[in-house]
Amino acid sequence: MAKGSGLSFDPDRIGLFLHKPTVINSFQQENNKNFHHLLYYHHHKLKQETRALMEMESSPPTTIQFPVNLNCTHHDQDGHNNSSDHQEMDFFADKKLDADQSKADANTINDADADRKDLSGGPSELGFNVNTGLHLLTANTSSDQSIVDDGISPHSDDKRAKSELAVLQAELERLNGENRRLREVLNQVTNNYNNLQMHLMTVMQQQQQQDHPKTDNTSDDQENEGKVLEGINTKHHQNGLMVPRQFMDLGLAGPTADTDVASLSSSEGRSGRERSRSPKNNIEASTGGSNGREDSPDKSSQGWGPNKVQRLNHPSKNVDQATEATMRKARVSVRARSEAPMITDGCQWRKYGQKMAKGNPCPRAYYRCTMAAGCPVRKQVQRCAEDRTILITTYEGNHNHPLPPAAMAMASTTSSAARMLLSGSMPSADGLMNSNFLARTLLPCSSSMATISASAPFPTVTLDLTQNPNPLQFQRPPNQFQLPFPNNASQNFVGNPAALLPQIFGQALYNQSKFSGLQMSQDSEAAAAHMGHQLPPPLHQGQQNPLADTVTALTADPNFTAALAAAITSLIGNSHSNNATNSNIPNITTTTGTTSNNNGSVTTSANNSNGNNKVLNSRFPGN
DNA sequence: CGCCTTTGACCGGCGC
DNA sequence: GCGCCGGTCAAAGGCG
Repeated sequence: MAKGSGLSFDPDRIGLFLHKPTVINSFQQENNKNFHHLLYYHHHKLKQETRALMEMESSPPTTIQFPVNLNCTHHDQDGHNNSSDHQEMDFFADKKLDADQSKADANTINDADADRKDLSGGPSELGFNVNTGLHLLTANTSSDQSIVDDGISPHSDDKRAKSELAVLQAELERLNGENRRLREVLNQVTNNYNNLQMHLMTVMQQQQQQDHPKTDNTSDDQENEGKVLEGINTKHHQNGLMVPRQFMDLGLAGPTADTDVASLSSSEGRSGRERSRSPKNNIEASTGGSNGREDSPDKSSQGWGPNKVQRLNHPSKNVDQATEATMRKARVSVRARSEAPMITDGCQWRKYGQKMAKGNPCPRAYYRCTMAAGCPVRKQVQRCAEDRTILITTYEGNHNHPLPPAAMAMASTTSSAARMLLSGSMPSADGLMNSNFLARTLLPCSSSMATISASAPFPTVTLDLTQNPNPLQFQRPPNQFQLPFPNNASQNFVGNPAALLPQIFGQALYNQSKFSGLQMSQDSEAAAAHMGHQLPPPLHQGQQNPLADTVTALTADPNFTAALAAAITSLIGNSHSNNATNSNIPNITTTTGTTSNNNGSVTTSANNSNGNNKVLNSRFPGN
């Protein structure tokens, strides 16, 4: 954590106040917001109820098996009672114990004696109690005891069991009917939820267009794409269900998606990345040694060399491999204004190279994650040629080791961004076009912040944190929107442009996921599951709206929001450093170290609020 | 001594 | 085929 100088933040605090799933924007009216929350609440409540009912329905029909098991018990009554049949009957455990105890007591007596005493009306209370189902039945509404004893009075107990069975079946039918009704309600609520979301996006876009008269092609594109959106929306209305968009390449679906998600998740599980790594790289990781030249033939599999593009385009590669390759070469570039030589993202980095890039007088530094041996994550740090106060940090890869909370935020940010990118930029020819389409259309509020580059050799998501995403949003009075932060720390964000970033990104990713097809839902679910957060269990086929569910869960994920917060923090830290006007942001300090980039040996707290301590950064290659 | 940065060399892809 | 370019390696040296 001490490694590196520059922007730093307190991820814990961020994680504390950014775990609400709310997706709100400044255009949203209070009523809409409340309705949104209401729908959200009922949506999940109905889901829970439906799920419970379905579990009752789909699970072993205990209410039906119940008398059957007891019949078995009856047949074994002569001392061969198999108690295992009762294990699922915890509901009647006490009674079962009573019956067993009675039987055990009865077994202590010779059965013939018991019957004889019973017939003779003798004082064998034990035998009488055991063999008399009436008493148990009157004492218990359940049928187990009656069936236990039906060996003595078979006719009455059979009838009783049948009546109980009929009652239970009727109850089951009633529950099924209720289940169906709940499903319908759930579908309706889900549709309303989705329609509201779509309508909200449309309104936002229209309002943005009103505020921004068309001046360039981008606006035209946005308008046209907005019409496309409306058309999509209409189609959804007609169908009554959310239909995944088909223009997106669905190549991510299937196990590959899981792989990617696993590698993308905040904890950066081993499976995803390591499966993409060659065995040699695995050996390298296990030995912890630095890879030498001998692994040059495999070098392309872990680096971000251009040869990976060729591999990707190789026709013999299946979708999984293509996805992995895409995943490897996907990059997330973060542009942030910083005087510091490197943004602090919580990871430990080791510089392994530096090159003078063409067209940029500032050298490009190459860093490798050193938090774990063999971690494939690398990043490039370079100052913008046009504005050298802008620091461009490009991440690639996914950590294959647990991350501290501080690193979790940025890793999740980049992973989420990469996921967002890959969900729409699979190897299909028009993937990047679609991504750009999405970047402008689906991110109407953040198109200036999140851009997807099609010209770059690798699919790259650029999070531009050097400018306000949409100044018009921030001109609105802060009381027009309610930030979802539950604690007082959120107050620090009120009126701060950066405060809307998580919502913007959340909204963007929400919409992105909506249009990226089913694989997004699977990915999100797996990702959230991998993050250790519980998602609602998947509903049965034919009645689910996985997109809305999983996206809601995704946006509700604390790690996800914390990841988004990392980007915000960079912006806040920068503004704090450069302008000294956001000093009300706690736990976000800008450090301008006097030492090397990332060993953290000496870090100076951000007392230089004007951020002009450029001398301290003299060691940065770009300076 | 271990970890880091520096830096020149090397490698592979790509365009001409 | 050649040169350019981006990316990487690894020896050398510095630092705590």
